Amino acid sequence: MPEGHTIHRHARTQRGAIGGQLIRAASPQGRFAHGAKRLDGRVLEDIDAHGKHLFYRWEGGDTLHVHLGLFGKFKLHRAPSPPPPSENTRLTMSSVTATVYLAGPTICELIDPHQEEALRARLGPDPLRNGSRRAKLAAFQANLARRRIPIGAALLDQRVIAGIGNVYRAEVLFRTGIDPHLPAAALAPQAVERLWSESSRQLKQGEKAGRIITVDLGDVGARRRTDLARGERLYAYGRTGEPCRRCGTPISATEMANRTIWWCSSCQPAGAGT
DNA sequence: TACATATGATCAT
DNA sequence: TGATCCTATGTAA
Repeated sequence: MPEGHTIHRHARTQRGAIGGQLIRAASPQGRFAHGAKRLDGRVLEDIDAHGKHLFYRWEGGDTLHVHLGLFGKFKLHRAPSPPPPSENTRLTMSSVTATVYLAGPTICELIDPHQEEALRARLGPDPLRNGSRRAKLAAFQANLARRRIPIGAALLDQRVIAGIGNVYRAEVLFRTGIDPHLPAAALAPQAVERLWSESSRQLKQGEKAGRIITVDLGDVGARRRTDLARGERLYAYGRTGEPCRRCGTPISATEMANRTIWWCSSCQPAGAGT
């Protein structure tokens, strides 16, 4: 389930588990044997996340760049001695007290600071990164103003805003009442600000909770989050034809930027957001 | 056993 | 726009 909130959470927990320590690295599966050999026995100085990208900084200057893609997974094992790694583990990183397993990533590579900078330059502002809200909002706004694509497509473009995926794009548009089809450049400044604030709030909440829950409890008749049944956590994503939790209108679905997007045609009527 | 699908992204055309 | 890569899981055959 890798949208930005998951990646930042991995960065945080892994930093606590193996950050600052001497690491034994290996590639049981073999596809990263060369890189693992290069990192083995070195100190992992820090782990940093930007959008859906992870950067592991090693003593001596190398950076390990990881992107989970759709299928990549981490496992964290907190124990002095790691269990035997499974065949499809691309990379293991073990400190004295914990082991991080990585399987199925789209990207697992060593890069130098120059490459990292180039990569970073292509990413839009990330609501989960430190920095001035004003500056990030301004960047988001400028990025949107340049696009001719619908806002629903722009939110998936990591150069516009980093960290939003297919679940959050549907959910933040629902929560801000914006029509996904609206051209990105046509959004009113207040709509852009609402969108940024909402993205920021939802991503932070997701990072903390470790999962995506965007519904207000009142809309699903729950008192506590722990009361939520599966399938009650979201307003729009994956709910084709089901009644909107706010107004009862059947949720619509269409293709946008090669993925399905869902929205409520009453809560997000055509043109809403201008 | 095969196929469809999934919270991602890039590259070729 | 379509093909491709990454992997696991659920459903159909």
